[in-house]
Amino acid sequence: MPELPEVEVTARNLRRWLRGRTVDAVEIPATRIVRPAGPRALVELLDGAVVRAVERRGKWLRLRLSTGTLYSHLGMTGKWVKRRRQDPSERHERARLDAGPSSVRYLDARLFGRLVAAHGEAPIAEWAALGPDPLVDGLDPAQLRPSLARIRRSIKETLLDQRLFAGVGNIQATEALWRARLNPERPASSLSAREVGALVRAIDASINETLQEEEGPEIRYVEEPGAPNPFRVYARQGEPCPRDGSPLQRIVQGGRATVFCARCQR
DNA sequence: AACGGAACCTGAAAGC
DNA sequence: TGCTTTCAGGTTCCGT
Repeated sequence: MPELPEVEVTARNLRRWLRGRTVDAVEIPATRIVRPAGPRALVELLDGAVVRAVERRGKWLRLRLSTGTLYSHLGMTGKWVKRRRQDPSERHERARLDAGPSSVRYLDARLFGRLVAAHGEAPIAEWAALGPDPLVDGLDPAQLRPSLARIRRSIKETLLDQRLFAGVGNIQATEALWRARLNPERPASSLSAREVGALVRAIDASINETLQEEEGPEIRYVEEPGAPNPFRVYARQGEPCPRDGSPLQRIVQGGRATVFCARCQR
């Protein structure tokens, strides 16, 4: 269940595994994640392609190939992993690219991810619609404040808007609000300039700390059985707030869980 | 335009 | 034990 940090780690891994290499074998079964529908366009794009660059914006990956462009979104359960060429396909394997010594596999149990074949220079609509990315562009509080001022919904729900905070998801939103000491139910429009500044710094800090924790060849998402929870408050309802010790609350906003400290988040 | 809610999927854990 | 419910870090679409 990847957000910006997990997708960034994936981009770094794909760069190491594939950049400068030629894809010499491709396996893509027909699933709903493939666009355009049917594996033909994707196989045609990838077979024999040289991987020139791997980029990330928000939760999207973009592989620039000698033949065109591959976009990848990991949805809730997608991950790219490296195997040996002789290793058998594994459970939920939805794509396989062999290049040099590497056999890179895309695994995705719930099929919420996307693999999109594109040609030409124009980015796909989903990529074009993304707002500023905290790592690629940096977030600008001065630019953000007037946008937030027009939004009546809660700041927590607003943080999930990819047109405003590309790459922020439910965990980073939860963590950033705790770091910034902001109550998740506050209307986005109610944040002062000072608070928007604190929020932006908190988003950057949380993303960077998560990146440090998760850097490595294979990420274990926190919802997987037995995976550690590296976060301060996410999924820690009932535990003491790391700052003031009062029990962390769990509420639901827009159908998504938020964990926060009712005492120190104002 | 903006918002809330359902839909799209699978699998693990918790509840009965 | 086994069946049912709940929940999960994603986006999109539809109705109001």
